[in-house]
Amino acid sequence: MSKIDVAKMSKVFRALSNKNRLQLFLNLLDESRLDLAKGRTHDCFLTNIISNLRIGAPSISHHVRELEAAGLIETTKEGKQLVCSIRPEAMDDIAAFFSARSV
Amino acid sequence: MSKIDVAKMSKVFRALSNKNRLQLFLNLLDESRLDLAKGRTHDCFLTNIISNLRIGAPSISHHVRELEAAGLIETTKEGKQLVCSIRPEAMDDIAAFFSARSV
DNA sequence: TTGTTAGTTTGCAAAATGTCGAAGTATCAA
DNA sequence: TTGATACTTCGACATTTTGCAAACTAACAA
Repeated sequence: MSKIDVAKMSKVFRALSNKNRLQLFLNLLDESRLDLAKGRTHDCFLTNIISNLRIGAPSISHHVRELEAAGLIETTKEGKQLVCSIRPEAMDDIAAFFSARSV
Repeated sequence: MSKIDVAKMSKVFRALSNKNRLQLFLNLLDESRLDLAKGRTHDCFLTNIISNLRIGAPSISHHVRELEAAGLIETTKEGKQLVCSIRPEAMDDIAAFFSARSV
Protein backbone atom coordinates (compact mmCIF):
# COMPACT_ATOMS: atom_id res chain seq x y z
CA MET A 1 0.00 0.00 0.00
CA SER A 2 1.36 3.43 -0.93
CA LYS A 3 1.88 5.79 1.96
CA ILE A 4 -0.06 9.02 2.02
CA ASP A 5 1.07 12.06 3.93
CA VAL A 6 -1.18 14.32 5.93
CA ALA A 7 -0.52 17.43 3.86
CA LYS A 8 -1.42 15.67 0.64
CA MET A 9 -4.46 13.99 2.09
CA SER A 10 -5.78 17.23 3.54
CA LYS A 11 -5.56 18.73 0.06
CA VAL A 12 -7.72 15.97 -1.34
CA PHE A 13 -10.34 16.56 1.33
CA ARG A 14 -10.10 20.30 0.82
CA ALA A 15 -10.81 19.78 -2.86
CA LEU A 16 -13.98 17.88 -2.01
CA SER A 17 -15.07 20.19 0.77
CA ASN A 18 -16.87 22.67 -1.46
CA LYS A 19 -20.42 21.72 -2.42
CA ASN A 20 -20.13 22.73 -6.05
CA ARG A 21 -16.75 21.10 -6.47
CA LEU A 22 -17.98 17.91 -4.85
CA GLN A 23 -21.05 17.90 -7.06
CA LEU A 24 -18.86 18.28 -10.11
CA PHE A 25 -16.70 15.40 -8.95
CA LEU A 26 -19.76 13.26 -8.19
CA ASN A 27 -21.16 13.89 -11.66
CA LEU A 28 -17.90 12.69 -13.12
CA LEU A 29 -17.87 9.76 -10.73
CA ASP A 30 -21.37 8.73 -11.78
CA GLU A 31 -20.30 8.75 -15.40
CA SER A 32 -17.15 6.81 -14.57
CA ARG A 33 -18.40 4.13 -12.16
CA LEU A 34 -18.75 1.31 -14.65
CA ASP A 35 -15.33 1.84 -16.18
CA LEU A 36 -13.64 2.36 -12.81
CA ALA A 37 -15.17 -0.88 -11.57
CA LYS A 38 -13.47 -2.62 -14.46
CA GLY A 39 -10.18 -0.96 -13.63
CA ARG A 40 -10.35 1.45 -16.54
CA THR A 41 -10.44 5.20 -16.70
CA HIS A 42 -13.29 7.11 -18.23
CA ASP A 43 -13.15 10.31 -20.27
CA CYS A 44 -15.90 12.84 -19.98
CA PHE A 45 -16.54 16.24 -21.54
CA LEU A 46 -16.67 18.95 -18.91
CA THR A 47 -19.87 20.35 -20.41
CA ASN A 48 -21.66 17.12 -19.55
CA ILE A 49 -20.91 17.25 -15.85
CA ILE A 50 -21.60 20.88 -14.99
CA SER A 51 -25.25 21.14 -15.98
CA ASN A 52 -26.55 21.09 -12.42
CA LEU A 53 -24.09 23.66 -11.06
CA ARG A 54 -25.40 27.18 -10.58
CA ILE A 55 -22.13 29.04 -10.85
CA GLY A 56 -20.40 30.93 -13.64
CA ALA A 57 -17.75 29.71 -16.03
CA PRO A 58 -14.83 31.30 -14.16
CA SER A 59 -15.78 29.45 -11.00
CA ILE A 60 -16.11 26.16 -12.87
CA SER A 61 -12.69 26.67 -14.37
CA HIS A 62 -11.26 27.37 -10.95
CA HIS A 63 -12.87 24.30 -9.38
CA VAL A 64 -11.63 21.99 -12.10
CA ARG A 65 -8.10 23.15 -11.48
CA GLU A 66 -8.46 22.56 -7.76
CA LEU A 67 -9.59 18.99 -8.33
CA GLU A 68 -6.69 18.49 -10.68
CA ALA A 69 -4.17 20.05 -8.28
CA ALA A 70 -5.39 17.68 -5.57
CA GLY A 71 -4.65 14.74 -7.87
CA LEU A 72 -8.24 13.63 -8.04
CA ILE A 73 -8.74 14.17 -11.77
CA GLU A 74 -6.82 14.65 -14.98
CA THR A 75 -7.75 16.86 -17.88
CA THR A 76 -6.90 17.22 -21.54
CA LYS A 77 -8.14 19.45 -24.31
CA GLU A 78 -10.10 18.10 -27.22
CA GLY A 79 -10.72 20.90 -29.64
CA LYS A 80 -12.61 23.59 -27.74
CA GLN A 81 -13.66 21.22 -25.04
CA LEU A 82 -12.09 20.05 -21.82
CA VAL A 83 -12.04 16.34 -21.15
CA CYS A 84 -11.95 15.13 -17.53
CA SER A 85 -11.22 11.78 -15.97
CA ILE A 86 -10.90 10.47 -12.44
CA ARG A 87 -7.49 9.24 -11.35
CA PRO A 88 -8.18 5.74 -10.00
CA GLU A 89 -4.98 5.75 -7.93
CA ALA A 90 -6.22 8.70 -5.90
CA MET A 91 -9.47 6.90 -5.19
CA ASP A 92 -7.67 3.68 -4.27
CA ASP A 93 -5.22 5.31 -1.88
CA ILE A 94 -7.91 6.92 0.17
CA ALA A 95 -10.27 3.96 0.04
CA ALA A 96 -7.54 1.74 1.42
CA PHE A 97 -6.78 4.18 4.16
CA PHE A 98 -10.33 4.46 5.39
CA SER A 99 -11.32 0.88 5.03
CA ALA A 100 -11.85 0.01 8.70
CA ARG A 101 -10.86 -3.57 8.02
CA SER A 102 -7.42 -2.65 6.72
CA VAL A 103 -5.20 -2.93 9.76
CA MET B 1 -26.24 1.50 -1.04
CA SER B 2 -27.48 4.72 0.57
CA LYS B 3 -27.64 7.76 -1.68
CA ILE B 4 -24.97 10.37 -1.17
CA ASP B 5 -26.05 13.66 0.36
CA VAL B 6 -23.76 16.26 -1.18
CA ALA B 7 -24.20 18.86 1.54
CA LYS B 8 -23.50 16.37 4.31
CA MET B 9 -20.59 14.75 2.56
CA SER B 10 -18.97 18.10 1.80
CA LYS B 11 -19.09 18.87 5.53
CA VAL B 12 -17.27 15.66 6.31
CA PHE B 13 -14.57 16.51 3.78
CA ARG B 14 -14.41 20.07 5.08
CA ALA B 15 -13.77 18.71 8.57
CA LEU B 16 -10.81 16.70 7.29
CA SER B 17 -9.46 19.46 5.06
CA ASN B 18 -7.43 21.20 7.74
CA LYS B 19 -4.02 19.71 8.41
CA ASN B 20 -4.21 19.92 12.18
CA ARG B 21 -7.74 18.60 12.29
CA LEU B 22 -6.86 15.73 9.96
CA GLN B 23 -3.78 14.90 12.03
CA LEU B 24 -5.90 14.81 15.16
CA PHE B 25 -8.37 12.50 13.47
CA LEU B 26 -5.60 10.28 12.10
CA ASN B 27 -4.04 10.00 15.56
CA LEU B 28 -7.37 8.83 16.86
CA LEU B 29 -7.71 6.47 13.92
CA ASP B 30 -4.31 4.93 14.62
CA GLU B 31 -5.34 4.26 18.19
CA SER B 32 -8.67 2.85 17.05
CA ARG B 33 -7.66 0.61 14.14
CA LEU B 34 -7.66 -2.69 15.98
CA ASP B 35 -11.02 -2.16 17.61
CA LEU B 36 -12.61 -0.77 14.45
CA ALA B 37 -11.41 -3.82 12.53
CA LYS B 38 -13.31 -5.94 15.03
CA GLY B 39 -16.41 -3.82 14.61
CA ARG B 40 -15.99 -2.11 17.96
CA THR B 41 -15.54 1.50 18.93
CA HIS B 42 -12.48 2.73 20.78
CA ASP B 43 -12.31 5.40 23.47
CA CYS B 44 -9.31 7.65 23.67
CA PHE B 45 -8.33 10.54 25.91
CA LEU B 46 -7.94 13.74 23.95
CA THR B 47 -4.60 14.45 25.63
CA ASN B 48 -3.14 11.33 24.02
CA ILE B 49 -3.90 12.35 20.47
CA ILE B 50 -2.85 15.98 20.41
CA SER B 51 0.82 15.65 21.33
CA ASN B 52 2.08 16.24 17.78
CA LEU B 53 -0.12 19.26 17.09
CA ARG B 54 1.55 22.65 17.35
CA ILE B 55 -1.51 24.73 18.12
CA GLY B 56 -3.01 26.11 21.31
CA ALA B 57 -5.73 24.66 23.47
CA PRO B 58 -8.49 26.91 22.11
CA SER B 59 -7.77 25.74 18.58
CA ILE B 60 -7.79 22.11 19.64
CA SER B 61 -11.11 22.61 21.33
CA HIS B 62 -12.48 24.20 18.18
CA HIS B 63 -11.22 21.40 15.92
CA VAL B 64 -12.68 18.69 18.12
CA ARG B 65 -16.07 20.33 17.86
CA GLU B 66 -15.77 20.55 14.08
CA LEU B 67 -15.01 16.84 13.82
CA GLU B 68 -17.95 16.12 16.08
CA ALA B 69 -20.30 18.41 14.15
CA ALA B 70 -19.34 16.61 10.95
CA GLY B 71 -20.34 13.31 12.54
CA LEU B 72 -16.85 11.89 12.40
CA ILE B 73 -16.30 11.48 16.12
CA GLU B 74 -18.18 11.42 19.41
CA THR B 75 -17.02 12.81 22.72
CA THR B 76 -17.82 12.45 26.39
CA LYS B 77 -16.34 13.87 29.56
CA GLU B 78 -14.52 11.73 32.05
CA GLY B 79 -13.55 13.82 35.00
CA LYS B 80 -11.42 16.66 33.72
CA GLN B 81 -10.65 14.85 30.52
CA LEU B 82 -12.37 14.59 27.18
CA VAL B 83 -12.79 11.14 25.68
CA CYS B 84 -13.02 10.80 21.89
CA SER B 85 -14.09 7.97 19.65
CA ILE B 86 -14.49 7.53 15.93
CA ARG B 87 -17.99 6.87 14.63
CA PRO B 88 -17.58 3.67 12.59
CA GLU B 89 -20.47 4.62 10.29
CA ALA B 90 -18.55 7.73 9.25
CA MET B 91 -15.57 5.59 8.33
CA ASP B 92 -17.77 3.29 6.32
CA ASP B 93 -19.29 6.20 4.44
CA ILE B 94 -15.91 7.57 3.48
CA ALA B 95 -14.55 4.17 2.49
CA ALA B 96 -17.63 3.51 0.36
CA PHE B 97 -17.31 6.89 -1.31
CA PHE B 98 -13.75 6.28 -2.41
CA SER B 99 -14.18 2.65 -3.31
CA ALA B 100 -14.14 2.79 -7.10
CA ARG B 101 -15.28 -0.80 -7.28
CA SER B 102 -18.58 -0.21 -5.55
CA VAL B 103 -21.05 0.12 -8.41
C1' DT C 1 -9.19 26.90 50.64
C1' DT C 2 -5.75 27.36 47.36
C1' DG C 3 -3.58 25.76 43.36
C1' DT C 4 -3.35 22.96 39.25
C1' DT C 5 -4.91 20.62 35.33
C1' DA C 6 -7.88 20.14 31.22
C1' DG C 7 -10.66 22.09 28.45
C1' DT C 8 -14.09 26.13 26.99
C1' DT C 9 -15.69 30.66 25.56
C1' DT C 10 -15.17 35.10 23.59
C1' DG C 11 -13.39 38.42 20.69
C1' DC C 12 -10.25 39.59 17.33
C1' DA C 13 -6.97 39.73 13.23
C1' DA C 14 -4.74 37.55 9.32
C1' DA C 15 -5.26 34.51 5.69
C1' DA C 16 -7.73 31.66 2.53
C1' DT C 17 -11.79 30.76 -0.27
C1' DG C 18 -15.67 31.30 -3.61
C1' DT C 19 -17.85 33.94 -6.81
C1' DC C 20 -18.28 37.40 -10.14
C1' DG C 21 -17.74 40.75 -14.23
C1' DA C 22 -14.80 42.07 -17.79
C1' DA C 23 -11.62 40.96 -20.97
C1' DG C 24 -8.78 37.47 -23.37
C1' DT C 25 -7.53 33.03 -26.11
C1' DA C 26 -8.32 29.11 -29.08
C1' DT C 27 -11.12 26.32 -31.94
C1' DC C 28 -14.48 25.64 -35.26
C1' DA C 29 -18.37 27.05 -38.54
C1' DA C 30 -20.35 29.96 -41.93
C1' DT D 1 -13.11 37.10 -42.04
C1' DT D 2 -16.71 37.25 -38.97
C1' DG D 3 -19.11 35.11 -35.27
C1' DA D 4 -19.92 31.78 -31.83
C1' DT D 5 -18.56 28.44 -28.45
C1' DA D 6 -15.81 26.83 -24.62
C1' DC D 7 -13.10 27.80 -21.69
C1' DT D 8 -9.20 30.95 -19.05
C1' DT D 9 -7.17 34.89 -16.71
C1' DC D 10 -7.42 38.87 -13.92
C1' DG D 11 -8.72 41.80 -10.45
C1' DA D 12 -12.12 42.70 -6.86
C1' DC D 13 -14.98 41.74 -3.04
C1' DA D 14 -17.60 39.34 0.68
C1' DT D 15 -17.42 35.45 3.52
C1' DT D 16 -15.22 31.80 5.99
C1' DT D 17 -11.54 29.78 8.29
C1' DT D 18 -7.71 29.44 11.43
C1' DG D 19 -5.33 30.56 15.29
C1' DC D 20 -4.33 33.35 19.36
C1' DA D 21 -4.65 35.83 23.96
C1' DA D 22 -7.32 36.56 27.87
C1' DA D 23 -10.56 35.19 30.84
C1' DC D 24 -13.52 31.46 32.47
C1' DT D 25 -15.29 26.76 34.38
C1' DA D 26 -15.09 22.18 36.32
C1' DA D 27 -12.61 18.50 38.53
C1' DC D 28 -9.28 17.10 41.50
C1' DA D 29 -5.15 17.46 44.85
C1' DA D 30 -2.76 19.39 48.63
